[in-house]
Amino acid sequence: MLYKESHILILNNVSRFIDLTELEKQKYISLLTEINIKRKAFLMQAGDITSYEYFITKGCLKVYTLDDDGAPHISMFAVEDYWTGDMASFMTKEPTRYFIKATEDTELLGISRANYELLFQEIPKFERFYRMLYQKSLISYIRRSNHGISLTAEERYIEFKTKYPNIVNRITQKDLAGYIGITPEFMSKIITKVNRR
Amino acid sequence: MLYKESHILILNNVSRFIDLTELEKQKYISLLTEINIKRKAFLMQAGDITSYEYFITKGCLKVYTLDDDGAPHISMFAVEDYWTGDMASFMTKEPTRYFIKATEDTELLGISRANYELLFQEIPKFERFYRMLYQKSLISYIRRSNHGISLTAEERYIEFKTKYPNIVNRITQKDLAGYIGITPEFMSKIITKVNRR
DNA sequence: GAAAAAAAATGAACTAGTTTAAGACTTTTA
DNA sequence: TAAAAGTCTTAAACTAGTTCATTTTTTTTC
Repeated sequence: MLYKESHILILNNVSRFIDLTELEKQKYISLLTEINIKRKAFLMQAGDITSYEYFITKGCLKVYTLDDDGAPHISMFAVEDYWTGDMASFMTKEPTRYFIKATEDTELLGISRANYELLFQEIPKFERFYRMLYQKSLISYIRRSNHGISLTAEERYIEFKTKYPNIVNRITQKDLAGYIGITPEFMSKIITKVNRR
Repeated sequence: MLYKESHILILNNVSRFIDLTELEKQKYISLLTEINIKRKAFLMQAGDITSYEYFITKGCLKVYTLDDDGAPHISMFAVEDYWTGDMASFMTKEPTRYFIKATEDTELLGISRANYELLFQEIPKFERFYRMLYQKSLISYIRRSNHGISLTAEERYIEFKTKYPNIVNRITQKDLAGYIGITPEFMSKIITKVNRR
């Protein structure tokens, strides 16, 4: 069977951890929903109860919260081949605190809560897939939350630039500041300083 | 069958997410190793390749790294009913960067890498257990790493105290400073200030 | 392609948190 | 139970990062 590009991308992602038969692949794809959103559109906003988890096949999103002063704190940028969403709201059906906004026209594959549960029944191997996916994410979150606290803003900037060279030039300096955890003004100073070297 | 207290604790922990038959319970317990360490002893040190993941049945541990200046950064305190270890080293067999040190005499149940793999073969339900355990941890790490960056040290202290009242009086102020991400001196100032209110 | 809106740069005054140093208090060890 | 080691407190000088205000540059929109 011939698959669309977006389906090939997600099947490759899944095949990092589990092997699927042709039939299972087709079943899996039948449980996914295609979603397209325009630049500046929201995939979710604080207060929403999200019913989907998403896989990005094209484009770029920023995931952020607003603090009490209304300042944005960006928790991740997500591009092609990334998973995103608000797992807390997805699992508990409580309203999310997150905004997820497209910074480019974006194409996604979504799995609904109902289909997510169905998936485990129909293809139990997916318990293993998600176990390994979450394990891997957890490792990088632990590393990040531990690392972040011990570095200066300049070091965090250099690290981000080195680790995600493909993302750094797709986002604004202001959003990067929101991710690094500093003001746009200070971000500007750091970039000027680092580039002068 | 009659179980030890420590086994009851871990079986209760597991039963949050999956139901085990009597036979499965016994099989599971047979895959665990009992470990006891004294206060100030290390469960692991940077450079070790860890072959176990741990569940704490009694006592208290601190998990930390040392930065380039030799200053400790504490990533978690773990007490009874908590899981701990270095999953990155456990999975990849690379040397850990973590120190895990007992702050009280501590009793643990460990699962070795070999038995962890065996567990999934023998009782596939455990894929689901770990999927849900990691999912839950991931939710709280994401929340923490997002939240931490937007609060002042004083706010982070108050939050910790409110969220973990049972841990706060089992650890030193210095270690708490290492967790909050500030110097012990500044921690002292904050505590004086907060208590004066 | 002009006007409007948003992002980036720059600088001066400010603040949260660090550093260093020294003394008081507590806990551990022999 | 005395000595040693570690923890906590206080204070003064310092620095990384913020805030506010203004100008320049880039991007978006119609």
